[in-house]
Amino acid sequence: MKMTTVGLRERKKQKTRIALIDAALDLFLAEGYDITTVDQIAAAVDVSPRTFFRYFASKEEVALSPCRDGQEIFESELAARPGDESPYQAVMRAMRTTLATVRDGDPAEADRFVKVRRLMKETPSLIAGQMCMIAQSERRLTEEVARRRGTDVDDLHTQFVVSVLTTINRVCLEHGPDDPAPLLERMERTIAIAERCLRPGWDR
Amino acid sequence: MKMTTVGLRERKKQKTRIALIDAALDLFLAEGYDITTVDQIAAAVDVSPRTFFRYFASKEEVALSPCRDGQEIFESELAARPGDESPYQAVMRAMRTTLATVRDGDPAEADRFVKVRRLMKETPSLIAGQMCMIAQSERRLTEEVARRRGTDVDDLHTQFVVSVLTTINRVCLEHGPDDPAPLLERMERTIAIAERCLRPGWDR
DNA sequence: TAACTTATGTCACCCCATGACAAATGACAA
DNA sequence: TTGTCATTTGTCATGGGGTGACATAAGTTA
Repeated sequence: MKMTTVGLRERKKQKTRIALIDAALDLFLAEGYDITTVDQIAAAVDVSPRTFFRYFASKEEVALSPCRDGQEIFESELAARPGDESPYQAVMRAMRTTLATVRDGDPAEADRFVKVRRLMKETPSLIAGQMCMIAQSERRLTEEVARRRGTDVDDLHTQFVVSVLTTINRVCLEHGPDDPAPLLERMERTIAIAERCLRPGWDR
Repeated sequence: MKMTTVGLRERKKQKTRIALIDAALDLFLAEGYDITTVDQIAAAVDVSPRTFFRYFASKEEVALSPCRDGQEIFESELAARPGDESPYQAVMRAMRTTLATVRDGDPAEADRFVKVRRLMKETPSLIAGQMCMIAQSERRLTEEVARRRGTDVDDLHTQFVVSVLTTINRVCLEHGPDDPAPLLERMERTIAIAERCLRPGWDR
């Protein structure tokens, strides 16, 4: 008869993980991403540098980890959208609920989200990693869209649709405000523009 | 009364630069990008490792340098487009002439172009850098498009247009063939799809 | 040829990242 | 509680990427 299932061990791991992320984010924002060393981050959490790399594969990963979380939320939201929605509808609605989730969920989590956005704006060296994440997510999105459109992932039109969808999200996120609420507003405005530019049924 | 202007010094520099690029590309393709070390590249050209970093800021930069060249061609082609063309027209035509330039220009240069494309397809660690380049170019493209549309660079519609234009190019280049000629064909097919999806005047 | 400028090599150094091994710590059953 | 086991952690050693400093070699110019 297992209760919470999570033992002390697992809880400790989660705690150091969060501690590493928070320490890293604060150091990055205070001192600058490039200058801050992994040793400093580890020291701030009172952990050996080697341990840091057992939690995160790279310095970049710890910085972008809240991003990754948001992306996972988005992807599960997208998978939960009914199958009769068009790719465009499904993606936009999933995006809306994702931002709303961040806005209304754990404040600490939302705080990290905002911090990462602030950090990325002032750190060109992180753009590469961010773009890489987007590219990966785009590959997964392609499968989802191909399913909804009933084509192969190699279909040129499907690839175009995916790229445009990613683009809409990117226009929002890239230069938008940091806080979830105004970000959601920008999202609506971007969607309005997209719908003025695209022919009805373009994504079918 | 200056003649060729380029002295022995400058010629030598160009030669080692090219030699480094070619040696790097061949090593990367033969052994793999991640495994190949800068020391190996430098040794292949009979140059000190320190000198390598005087030519290229990073191992990534030497790999992507032909890409960068192509992008510069594109940007000068774009700047040369008449001002009365819409952003979409200007970008697509600049893209066409760029690919044609690569196809019809120096075979050695085209060869490097093809090699880089082959390399990128099998090297995930290079995607980040490539995406970063695209992001940078997108920022410059934004200024050009803002000029043509007569808006500020912060204009949301302008940002949307830029993203869609970048997207069209990316759909082409990302999963397309390596050789310039078939790539040009894929470009035309992508353009056709884009025009079926977008409302006339969407980029104005 | 001499003086100057610039590229190169050598050296030292820091940071990121990883494998190996031993020590510490939580999990679990007797 | 105690002993055993599994997992996490720290320490150590190693290698590659990347940079500053300085002396030397090589091209440039008078």
